[in-house]
Amino acid sequence: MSMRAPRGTADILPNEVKRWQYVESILKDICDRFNYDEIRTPLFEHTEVFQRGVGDSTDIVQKEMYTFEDRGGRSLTLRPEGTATVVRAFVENKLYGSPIQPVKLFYFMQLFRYERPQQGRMRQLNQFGVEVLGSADPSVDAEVIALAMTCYKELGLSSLKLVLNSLGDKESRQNHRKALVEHFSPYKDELCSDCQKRLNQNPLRILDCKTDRDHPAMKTAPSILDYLNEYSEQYFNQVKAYLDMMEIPYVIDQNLVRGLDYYNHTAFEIMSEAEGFGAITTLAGGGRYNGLTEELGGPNTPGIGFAMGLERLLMAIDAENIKLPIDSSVDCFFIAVGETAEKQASQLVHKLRVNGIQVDKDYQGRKMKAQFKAADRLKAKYVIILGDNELEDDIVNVKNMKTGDQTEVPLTDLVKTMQAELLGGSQNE
RNA sequence: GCGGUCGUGGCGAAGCGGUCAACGCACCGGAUUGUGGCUCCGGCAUUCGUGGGUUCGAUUCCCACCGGUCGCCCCA
Repeated sequence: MSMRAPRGTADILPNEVKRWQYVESILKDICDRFNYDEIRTPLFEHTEVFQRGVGDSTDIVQKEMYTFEDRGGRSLTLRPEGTATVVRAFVENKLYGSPIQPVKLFYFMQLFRYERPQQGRMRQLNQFGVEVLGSADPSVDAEVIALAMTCYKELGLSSLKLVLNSLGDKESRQNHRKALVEHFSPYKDELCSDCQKRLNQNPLRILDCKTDRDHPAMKTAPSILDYLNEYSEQYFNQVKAYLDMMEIPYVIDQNLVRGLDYYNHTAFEIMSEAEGFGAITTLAGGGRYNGLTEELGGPNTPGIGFAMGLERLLMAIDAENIKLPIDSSVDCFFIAVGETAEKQASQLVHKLRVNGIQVDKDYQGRKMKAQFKAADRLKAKYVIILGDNELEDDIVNVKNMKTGDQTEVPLTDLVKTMQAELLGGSQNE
């Protein structure tokens, strides 16, 4: 096959789409209760938005962006990440001037990253995320985390781990950075090549390295938590206190460093602990990014958010064997036999449809038996039969597929009868 | 970007140099000329991922590429 979807992309077929729609409806409903409003931003941005917003030293910017030049010579990039585009929109549209503060936003986005695909990692991926701009109150941090956890909980997931850390403010980070460089410099030659680079660029990320995880210097490395200044420490304590009050369990991981440059203070990750989930266990990640608005040309506005991968969310639902309540049945299947009946069927089917009843029919002039099979396949609740016998008496036979009961219904009463049947049927179930 | 593994009909899966290919499921038709989920019979691969090569001959051997999958890096 030569015409294939590009590597790392996937078609989501109707059956699967039903699951997505269900999940999306739950997430939207939660956002509604938390009073977050949806924002939609362009699929691509000026490349600079991500270079400045996400950070030049990050893997995303260095090797994962789909960047292209348009016919006007502009460098554009398919968004690899949500926060930078949302913050750009926040600044550009001066939402910092909105009378309602903070600004609480959610989004569903398709993102693009040039990576080697594997399960739970696609080149085109879907994320649901949330951003709150305009408040530096620790209760907001806790609320955002609570929102994320609520999403998983209401979808029935339970094998989850919330990992929490604080990266501190600028001053704390600088002090910690200095300590890290001093600590690791003597061992530079023993560290992996990535970490040798990180030592200069972003020593914090050495802590997150899997290659050097067992190096003795790791254990004794200075923890950011020991370098938090008073404000940062208090802030972190308050976030934890709010989570405790909401009874949201978490574990502290001093080595949790998020991959993007813009994070400070609260950083968190939600992982799946379900058996057989695969190597990639991160379901969602987020944190605070005070200062990012300035980086993108706006006034200094505090912000915090998270994003969760929807592909991974669906995977986790499967891994925990959760059956989503998806109704794939059709209410009625109309069976017509004979030319006259088939012609009249189209008319009756349309009449039922415009009166709010879900109906499907055969389109291939098949025999009654085959039409019944089709009705079964569609899990039809009722079959409506119109043939020569019925035509003579101006009636139709309505068969309840579950009970097998069949009754004659005058054509003039069909809509009314079906409305009554279907209403009654749903009440019983 | 690196490494392992795999690529046969709509799906699952045999064949592993020599009649262009078992079997199962699904689907279509018939037995049963107006009633489904059972049974029986029949039908259903003119590119065996793509392109080269070896050979008298390749789905079967070799190479490259493409793709899936698992892992590494990193992340959602």
